[in-house]
Amino acid sequence: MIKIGPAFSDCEPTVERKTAASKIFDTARDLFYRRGIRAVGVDEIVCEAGVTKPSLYRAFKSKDDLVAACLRESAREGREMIEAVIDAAGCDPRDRLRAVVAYFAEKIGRPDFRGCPMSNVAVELPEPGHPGREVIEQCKTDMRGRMVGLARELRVDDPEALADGLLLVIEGAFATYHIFGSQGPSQFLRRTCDSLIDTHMKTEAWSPLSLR
Amino acid sequence: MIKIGPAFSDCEPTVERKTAASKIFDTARDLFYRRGIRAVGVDEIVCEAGVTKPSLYRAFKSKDDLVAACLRESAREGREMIEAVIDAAGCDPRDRLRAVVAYFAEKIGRPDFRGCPMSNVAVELPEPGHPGREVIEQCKTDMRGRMVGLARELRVDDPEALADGLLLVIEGAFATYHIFGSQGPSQFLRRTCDSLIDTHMKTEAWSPLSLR
DNA sequence: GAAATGTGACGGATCGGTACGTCACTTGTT
DNA sequence: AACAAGTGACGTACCGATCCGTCACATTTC
Repeated sequence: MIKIGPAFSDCEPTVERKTAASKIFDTARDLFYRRGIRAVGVDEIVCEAGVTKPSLYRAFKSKDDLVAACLRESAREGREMIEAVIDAAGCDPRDRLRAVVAYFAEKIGRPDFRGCPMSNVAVELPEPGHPGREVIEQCKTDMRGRMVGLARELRVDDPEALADGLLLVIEGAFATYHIFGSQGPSQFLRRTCDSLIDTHMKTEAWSPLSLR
Repeated sequence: MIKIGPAFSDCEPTVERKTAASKIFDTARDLFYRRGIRAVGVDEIVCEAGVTKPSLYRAFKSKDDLVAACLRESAREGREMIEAVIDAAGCDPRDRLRAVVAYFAEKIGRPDFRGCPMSNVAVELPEPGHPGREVIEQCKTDMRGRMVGLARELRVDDPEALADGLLLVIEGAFATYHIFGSQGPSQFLRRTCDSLIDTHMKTEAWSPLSLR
């Protein structure tokens, strides 16, 4: 609508110069995340984006296709953030693992947090054929592999058990957020992960104490 | 339709004598759990139940009301099961905690498992006003309180941290099931909880190792 | 003038929800 | 005993609204 940008320049204005497709994409991503896939209709998306429906269907084959595109972007963004966090954590494997956990803990504390965009949709779309599901499964599988890799660096006895254990706690923090908010069980995310890591590091052989 | 029951008796047949309301209720509970709230319409429910829509609206004020009723029943059932499991586990606090975890692990392994009926809906219905949400919040709050109570019996240093930590792992097992199935990280549910319990039991004061 | 976008209308399907008629059975009255 | 009125459960048919998706055509933008 209103153009904001360099008034005395012939180059394109930097603001409000987004293509209809990208406006739709950004708006959809926000609405899908905040309210869920099924709760948001295409009419609401185009209305909120300030564009029209044909523009949506010129850029995306269908609503499901738009959903999949949004999930792909969330996955890419998440992967990128995680890698940056790991890189910034230095070389110590324990620090790297703890940095990942701390990153998720920080995310959960943000005011606009509404759970994991992947896990949420996985609950909402159980149908195996949905184009969004493979994006989710790929993303989570990658994440799991990454965690196992980090756990291996730690040279613990059972890296898979540690990685999956940490994943359980992290996903649990996402899930309990929906009911208790960030001050519920999620507040123990870091402490619980630390405890798990330390236990695995101290365990030479698998503790027979825990086996009946 | 076909009455099955005592052929030479004037008393009412014992089978196929369910009221329309209860057929709707049972069908709705199953469909809602398997496919999600928003994915299931009232038409499908009454069709599957072999009844008609007015029968639904004579028994329930609205679809949301039916949803809340289904959730209430799931909550009641869950509470009952947990109490039975705890009772059957004897008096040792550690055994009681582990029995609860084992119960959830067993549930996750069942072929008809599709996540926690409460947590699933919590993701799907973020709107605060929905009549189903307070059922969910109450159920989860009760569960949390119960876990804290069990942790207190253990006389560990920080029962809330242990209880919430276990809840994180349990909810994480529910959540990861949606993506990885029962052979994913969920398979480490029991071992991870055992590790957590043992750590808390061995810790006299809170381990300074885990604090930066 | 070519590409991107908007306009307005429309399609069939499905959504949650309801007005109204039907039927079996019980109750009250004579 | 007979019949009318009432009761409760149920179904038929329909409502307006919204869903996702499409169309031909006008307008803007570069």
